[in-house]
Amino acid sequence: MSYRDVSKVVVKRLPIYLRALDNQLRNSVQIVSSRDLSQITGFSAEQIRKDLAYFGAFGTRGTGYSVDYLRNKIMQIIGLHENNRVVIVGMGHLGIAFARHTITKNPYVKIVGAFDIDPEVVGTDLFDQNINHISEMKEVIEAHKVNVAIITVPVQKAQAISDQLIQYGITAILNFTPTTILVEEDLKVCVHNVDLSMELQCLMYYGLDERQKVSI
Amino acid sequence: MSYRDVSKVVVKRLPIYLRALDNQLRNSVQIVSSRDLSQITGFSAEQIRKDLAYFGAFGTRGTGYSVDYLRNKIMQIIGLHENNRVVIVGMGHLGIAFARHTITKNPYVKIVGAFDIDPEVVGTDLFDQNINHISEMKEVIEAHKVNVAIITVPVQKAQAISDQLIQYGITAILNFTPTTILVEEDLKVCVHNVDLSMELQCLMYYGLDERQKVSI
DNA sequence: CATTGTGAACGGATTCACAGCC
DNA sequence: GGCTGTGAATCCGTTCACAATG
Repeated sequence: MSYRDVSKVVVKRLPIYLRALDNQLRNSVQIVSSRDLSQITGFSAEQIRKDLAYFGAFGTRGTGYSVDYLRNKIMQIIGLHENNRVVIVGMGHLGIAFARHTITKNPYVKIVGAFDIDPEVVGTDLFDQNINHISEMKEVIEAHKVNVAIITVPVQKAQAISDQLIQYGITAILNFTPTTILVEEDLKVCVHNVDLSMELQCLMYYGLDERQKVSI
Repeated sequence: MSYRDVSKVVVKRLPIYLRALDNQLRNSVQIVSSRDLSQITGFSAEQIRKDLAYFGAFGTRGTGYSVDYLRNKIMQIIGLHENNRVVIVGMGHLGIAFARHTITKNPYVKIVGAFDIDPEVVGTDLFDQNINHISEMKEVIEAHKVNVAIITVPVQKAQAISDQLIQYGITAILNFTPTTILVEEDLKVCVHNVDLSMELQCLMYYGLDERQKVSI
């Protein structure tokens, strides 16, 4: 079975396992059992074992998993062993927040380009690099062979920017604008939409107190 | 059957239906069929009908759904008909981005408190209100009977802030820090964790070019 | 006749239970 | 004894098929 056959729900849990392992490593824990990971993540131990087993047998029976080894394996599976290069388009608060977080907390992803259209913003410093005008996207993407882009632009611009990015060679887009980015099927581009206001709406449903939730 | 018994996957789709309906309304579309919604959202028509049916029979056989009526119903189900009040804790770039987006794009949620600990930030203006020091959280939450909080604080502070919030009466937390907020079972607090770097990691898996391209 | 609403069938994801191994 | 890895059993979400209805 190849990676492509593993279901999305499993893939979505991998970063959660990775974070748990990072935390254990930080606490100098060397071995974890699936039960330990279960307590940290909230997923059942069987599920964790089964998820990992899709990609190989990484544990030791009777003992557990080596934190360091398993962490490396998961990074490899996700693709964080690569020198991953991304660009980020739209340097409003969300773009800056995301960039800063990525630069300071995620050493396995390198932001090689940050773009905006606002003259007030273009040229300002983002850590050790400048924010460029979006007219320079093509050059940067091609020069660095970037295939992942994050877009945090105004919603009206999202589709046009995405079309450009795809034309320049981007094959994966993390879209934070509240719209669904449409992509031609045959281009085989992966789009992941994250709509922050939907996350809040979803929570609202559960946030209403018990009385308002009674039967219909 | 109570709303609480409806599964999470169904609830997560409601905001997506709502956004689709909003867009239709903006285009002056008055009636949609489940098939129309299917094409917009990508979910199957049967699934959409079944999802809606958990909450009632909102359509007309042979015709479809009134966009306006269905939209109102879904807002009611999610709880957006209320004068929802939320507080947001942590006024870094992410907090400001989220607050701005909520204030300008989401008229059904009102931010009644924005808090930070940094003296540089406290007292500055966030649209038409001030950012307050977190020592004032209790007062604001109790005065406005707030039950939903958004936290965008540094990860080390997340658990302590959450504990405080819960003590003050918060029953739903949208957590943007890269940690799992732990809550005592019997408190019946709903926590929704959104980790932005996980979203990127998840995309990386599919972004590697030898793998299949999908919509996550 | 078109479309909703829904029990039944199906299939994928989770849990169970235990064999295999340290 | 303890824990992993995994087939079998179960659960749950999706799809199917169609009766109900404007």
